[in-house]
Amino acid sequence: MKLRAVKGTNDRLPADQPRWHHVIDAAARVLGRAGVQEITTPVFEFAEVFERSVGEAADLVVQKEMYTFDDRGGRRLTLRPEFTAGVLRAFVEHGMHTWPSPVKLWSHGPAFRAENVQRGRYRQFHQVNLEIVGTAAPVADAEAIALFADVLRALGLRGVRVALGSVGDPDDRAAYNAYLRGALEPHAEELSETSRERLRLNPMRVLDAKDPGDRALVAPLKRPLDFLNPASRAHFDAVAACLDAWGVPYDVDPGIVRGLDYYRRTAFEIHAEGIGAQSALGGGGRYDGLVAQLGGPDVPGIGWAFGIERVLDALAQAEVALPAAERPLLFLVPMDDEAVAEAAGIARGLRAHARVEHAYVRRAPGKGLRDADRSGARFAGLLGARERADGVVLLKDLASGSERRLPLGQLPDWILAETSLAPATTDTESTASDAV
RNA sequence: GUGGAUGUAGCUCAGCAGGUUAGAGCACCGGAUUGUGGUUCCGGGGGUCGCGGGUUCAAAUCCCGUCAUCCACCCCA
Repeated sequence: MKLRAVKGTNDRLPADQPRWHHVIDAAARVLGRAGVQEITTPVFEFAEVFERSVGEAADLVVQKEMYTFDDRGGRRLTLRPEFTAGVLRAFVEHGMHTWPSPVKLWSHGPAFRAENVQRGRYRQFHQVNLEIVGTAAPVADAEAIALFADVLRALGLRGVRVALGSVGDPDDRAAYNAYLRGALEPHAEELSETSRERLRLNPMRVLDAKDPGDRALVAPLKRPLDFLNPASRAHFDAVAACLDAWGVPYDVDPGIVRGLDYYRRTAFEIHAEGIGAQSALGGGGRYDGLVAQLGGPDVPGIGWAFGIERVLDALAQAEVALPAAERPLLFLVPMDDEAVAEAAGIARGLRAHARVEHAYVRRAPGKGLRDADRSGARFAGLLGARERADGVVLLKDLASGSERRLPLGQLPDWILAETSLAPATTDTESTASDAV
């Protein structure tokens, strides 16, 4: 059998790395300046961590999509299908409720779901995640949403839509679910099988139905936002007021619902167009009560996550320019056997200041210059018998073709001068013209 | 789990009313060029035509099955 990557998993090749780092770096910068600290939790946890977080209504649909297995010690483990449960487990385990409140944590890394693959949906995918734990203040909700928008803007992504809604408090949800049952059960025969099942397990999710008949039945009905108690309503209004005041654009979506039980009040999603059926870049919401559900103190929290693959897809679709790979400043070419180790040694000595590469075998100047050219280097440094006799390197500017013989001892200063003139990370076109 | 499309070189694809030795472009290696790159020219390596079976004198080509990939349904934390 030919070896291949497992279905739904992907290699991230060298050419993919700059744009990937572009996303992580933007998140680190934007979130870091807001005082959000990075946390890294394990890729797998005891299955119970996720099972406890998920709730009853969702366990049927959700657990079958989790990668759960027994290890050799008989422990039942699950590859994380999301970040929140693991981060909150760490919050509890390390007593973070005693830290200055609120505790703001972000993470990034892979997550796993045993779903069928399509565009924007993979079995191993990657997320950037934010949690703000320890405050129920609506300003925290607004800040979380604003930070989400800020990260996307820092990436250069425009034209995404923030949809803001509220699923209310538990009693609001209970009231709304009862209302939906009352309204829809008389028409149960007309509903799709899926929606009938949802009506039984988690009625609000009938709002997510795609079946035209279901949608027609649901269209005239009230939305979760219409069922908020005064406190929930005030919370929602306060969040919206903050976003208005800060100039963060959003659309109110009264019909946003959640598949998981732990969400309270604020729920939001961000969608992008042109990236296929899986248009949600990410979403989040408030989860007061979840920390307690995981065995910790009863502290409130709010969080979000976005899918890195989907954001990159959206960036590509929007034709946003992304950083190119770093190119070498200098490529050293040994032109006789004696120069091979010499070139490698010189390169080592210069790497404190710049990216310097070299050929690993003796190269004729023609081949060596071709190697240098293909490496993307701005300069080639030829080393042969004549150079050795004079203690110099023959430096060639690959863009202009001009050459000079530079004493080896002056290479470090030359490197410093060059690196101060042009940053090491620029795209190909601009560097080619700058390099003259 | 369901449906559609697609599987030919590392990549993008042509070839497919069955017919000799399976092609192109790009990429890679070498030469023209034993001290000067990019351009150009010449040459080369690289293929179980996804896999299995069937039809046929003959299958990359037709038929059946199977696997994989993509897109969509489903599901969505």
